[in-house]
Amino acid sequence: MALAQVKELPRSRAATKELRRQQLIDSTIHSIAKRGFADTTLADVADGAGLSRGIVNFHFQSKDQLLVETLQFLADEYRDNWQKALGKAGDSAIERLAALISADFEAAVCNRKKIAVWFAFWGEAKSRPTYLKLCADRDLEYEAVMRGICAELIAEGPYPALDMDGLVSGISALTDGLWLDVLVEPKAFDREAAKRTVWLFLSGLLPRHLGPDGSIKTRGAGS
Amino acid sequence: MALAQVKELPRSRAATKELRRQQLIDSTIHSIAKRGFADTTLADVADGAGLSRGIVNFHFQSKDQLLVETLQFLADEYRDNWQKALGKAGDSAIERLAALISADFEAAVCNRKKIAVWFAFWGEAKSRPTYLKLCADRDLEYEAVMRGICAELIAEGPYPALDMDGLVSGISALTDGLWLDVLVEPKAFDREAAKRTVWLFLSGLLPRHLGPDGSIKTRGAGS
Amino acid sequence: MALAQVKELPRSRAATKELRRQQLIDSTIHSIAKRGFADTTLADVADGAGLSRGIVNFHFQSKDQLLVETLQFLADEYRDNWQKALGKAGDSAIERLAALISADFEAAVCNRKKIAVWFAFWGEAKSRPTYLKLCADRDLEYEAVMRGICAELIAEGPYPALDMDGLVSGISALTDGLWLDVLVEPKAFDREAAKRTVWLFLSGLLPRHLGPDGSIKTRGAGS
Amino acid sequence: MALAQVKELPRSRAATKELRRQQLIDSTIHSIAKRGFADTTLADVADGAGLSRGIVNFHFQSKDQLLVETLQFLADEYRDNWQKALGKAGDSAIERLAALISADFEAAVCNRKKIAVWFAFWGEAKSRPTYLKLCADRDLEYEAVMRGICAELIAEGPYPALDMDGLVSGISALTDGLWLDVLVEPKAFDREAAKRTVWLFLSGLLPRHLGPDGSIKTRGAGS
DNA sequence: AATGAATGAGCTTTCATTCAT
DNA sequence: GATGAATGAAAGCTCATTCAT
Repeated sequence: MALAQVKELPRSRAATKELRRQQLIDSTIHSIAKRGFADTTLADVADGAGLSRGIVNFHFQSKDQLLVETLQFLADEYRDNWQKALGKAGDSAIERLAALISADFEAAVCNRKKIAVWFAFWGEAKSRPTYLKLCADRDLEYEAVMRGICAELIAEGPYPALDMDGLVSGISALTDGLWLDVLVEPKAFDREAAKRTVWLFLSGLLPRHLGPDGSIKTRGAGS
Repeated sequence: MALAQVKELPRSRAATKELRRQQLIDSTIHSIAKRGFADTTLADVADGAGLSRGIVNFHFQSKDQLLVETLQFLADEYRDNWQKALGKAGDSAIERLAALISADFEAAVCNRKKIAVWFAFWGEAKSRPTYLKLCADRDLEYEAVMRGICAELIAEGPYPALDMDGLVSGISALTDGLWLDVLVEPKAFDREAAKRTVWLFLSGLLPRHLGPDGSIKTRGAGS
Repeated sequence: MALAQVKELPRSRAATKELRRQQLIDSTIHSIAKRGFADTTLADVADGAGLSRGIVNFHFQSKDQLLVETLQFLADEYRDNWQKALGKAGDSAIERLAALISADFEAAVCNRKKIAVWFAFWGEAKSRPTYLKLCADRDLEYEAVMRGICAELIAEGPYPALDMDGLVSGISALTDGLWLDVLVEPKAFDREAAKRTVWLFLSGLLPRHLGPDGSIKTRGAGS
Repeated sequence: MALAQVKELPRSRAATKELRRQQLIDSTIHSIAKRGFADTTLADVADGAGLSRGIVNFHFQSKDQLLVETLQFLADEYRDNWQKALGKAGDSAIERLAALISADFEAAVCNRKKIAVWFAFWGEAKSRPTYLKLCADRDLEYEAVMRGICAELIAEGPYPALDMDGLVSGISALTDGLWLDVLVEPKAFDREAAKRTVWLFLSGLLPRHLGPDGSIKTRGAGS
């Protein structure tokens, strides 16, 4: 009831405009996940949002612009998710790593709908420079933070022989690759098993920080 | 002149037909890589093959059918590639693993054009059951072989604590995830570095078979 | 300050309304000249007037109505222009003729912007009876006056063989035809040369009133 | 019956293509005359030609292109008409002038439908450089020929005081201006009267060649 | 077997018009 | 009075598909 009331509350024009844009972006994500990128029409998006046909061009000028802003929204949401997880994490490098990896498999970003849309954009990326840029930026920011964490871990270990670049790109690859399973084998996919797989591979490389079961070793215990 | 004659040689109808179909599939892959899945039209495909407009419907009945057969071709080519590598590999499990992983990064299958097309199909997969089935089958066959190899490795190690499912899905995820880099960061991508990354992660889990530098340990040494 | 005050002065509702309507008609003329009739949208008109989108329908009910009133304004302005010229002219027929012809080439009505709009309406006239009526009325009124003047000139000459209808329609045709040059060859067009051309053609028909150089012969000289 | 048979005759593909293009241009002229430039849609054009909706984009790529080629056709037809008339005319300058002027009022080019289309294009000319160019070129070619004729007439007269530029631009203006009457006052317009009007104005300037009734004076008679 | 003109459904986009604020 | 978000009809255009040649 309170919710319904909010809906009826008079809002400022600016607020309404932003609301409409978000409605349309949500509807776009929904449609791409349901129908695919190639089969998503503006009519689908408008219908999905319960609005009229001309609405998208009114708020986004063109279909292209809507798609770009949808990808931007997705990238922002992804970044916000891991940044928030990082904010809540403990100070140690291994705890921050755990937070980052865990964030990638949270239901908010790691669900079949969202991942279907990510792959849709990756699929179009090569032929659309704008998408490519947005996707590359997403990765860059993530990997910069990951690189800092890995540098700390290597120093702490110490793991003098461990190649940091390989470590960083391998972690990213593992999560991205496991995301594909959400898409292709949705029934078999298990969020916890996926996280365990990442920990398994990391435990071999960071034995001073992780047990083979993914357990985090407290610092002093190593001596 | 001999060449020209070959061109003019009357071939069997079936052979010509198969030739045309392959021409069109090649042109489809080329176009998807260049223009993206959504922007690939039958006119593009026909033009790319230097053939007339109506040709695709003539040989494949519909655009959908062309796309399905293109994906099928890609999956066959991928399978043939790793199977051939397996055939040439030594008998030991670790050598067969090395062959499989190496195959995934061979230029024949791991190049920006082909990978762009794979992602294009993955992007559409969720909304098209036929694509999903083909993609899932590709993975199933690969992972069945991989599972056999990993079982051997675990027994050989022995690595009694090593989770085989995690190992198998992690290996697949690593290669798929590294493929994304070919698409998104083509300049930074380095085939050899990618392979080393996989070996790095495996060396932590299979210390009896692999050195941290990716070197394969000979069997006798273990005793 | 006085000016600013005038701007801020509360005017009567009717005055404001009339002001807005004129602003919109001016903007319409401006847009038709710039973009053409077919490409002039109400958004263009509103933007050009610095007003909001819905404003035209508010003041004119429909786009059609705005266009009709714009044409009406143009016709009124044209008529006012030659009538004012006539008012200032001497009493003799030849002086009134000179005033009329001169009026047609005054900068107020004979400039590329206004003429572009006239031709735009003439171009649509056949298919829109309302425009046709307004255009025909403009000509009728002008030609009625012209007919009176020509009758006097023929009597004065006297030029018993001169066909009055041909004379009148020829004069109109000459000015309209020369207007087309403003549109099509704006660089070559020369207001004074155009007027001389009209006089040149008239001098052949009205030798008792005009020298071949366009000079007006005083009355007494004829006797 | 013979006609029907012709229709059924197998023609070459190239011929069919040209036929279709002409059909569509004819239908475009018809529609602009009937509905006006602004209200002519591709659906109207296709329907008018009894063909399907997509046909115009197939043969002309875009609506713009169709309109440009329609104007081009009109300009070509106009030029062909006066050139053919010139070809049939006698050798003397006055006969060639008579042929040119007569051509401008022939039913083939001087009818309400065609003239409505000319004015439609003139109306859009200012805002579309391509139209402007085509219209200017039409005039240029015509006036170049007219200039040659007038030079001869002036020399023959001789009319040493006669301004050739004024004469040429005046003749063009007279015919263009009289065309407007076809549009605005179709009932009152009389092809013969219009021609007489041009002759009337010319007779005053070329007394050695023309009688006031438009009669051409034979050469010898001048002496 | 192959061509390419033709079709027509469906797309994105534009825009006159409406109306709550 | 005036605004501008929203509507929805209609436009131009694309393109898979058909089919006579």
